[in-house]
Amino acid sequence: MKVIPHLASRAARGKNLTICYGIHDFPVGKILVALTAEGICWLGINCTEATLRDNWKGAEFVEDAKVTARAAREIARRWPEKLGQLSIPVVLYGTAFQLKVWKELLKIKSGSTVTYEQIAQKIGSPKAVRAVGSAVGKNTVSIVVPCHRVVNKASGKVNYGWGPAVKKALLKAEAA
DNA sequence: ATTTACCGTGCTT
DNA sequence: AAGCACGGTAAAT
Repeated sequence: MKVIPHLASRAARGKNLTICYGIHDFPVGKILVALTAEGICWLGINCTEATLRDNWKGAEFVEDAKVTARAAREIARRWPEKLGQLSIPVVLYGTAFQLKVWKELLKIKSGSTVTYEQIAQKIGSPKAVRAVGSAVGKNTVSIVVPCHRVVNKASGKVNYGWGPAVKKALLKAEAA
């Protein structure tokens, strides 16, 4: 899977971007898929257009489910085992810290989980566990960048931007 | 059982 | 430009 990183703050990332989006069915809910000219930049679960717009301030939006259907179908077909073989590039806009964290998430295999603490150690900021938590929560391409595979060390607590139930469903479906 | 410390980000003032 | 709230975990009170 090709990854195209861009250094950008949340406030600046929509500038001069045209985003094409559509909503499609997925096993754990409806997914809102958004594409730039480079590749997929956003995937939200049961996500509204308002949330998309809020996350890409300054961008121009075009709804076209015909265009996004190809991407959505490929993701559904490859998930979870073969997501790494996605033909569509993954476009990441974030700060240096967020990009480090998100790239680390890409290394987590389907069926396994890691803790926020382990990510913090892997990126060389062992004390930045909370910062990792917020960076994971700001992941823009859910499912493809598997932020749902990061769990609390003390099992039992489940936190997820699209709702704990969705996270549980994703992990259950991926479990070996 | 509550409080404290650690880090990065984004929102509000 | 400064302040505040989040988010995960361990350690001290």
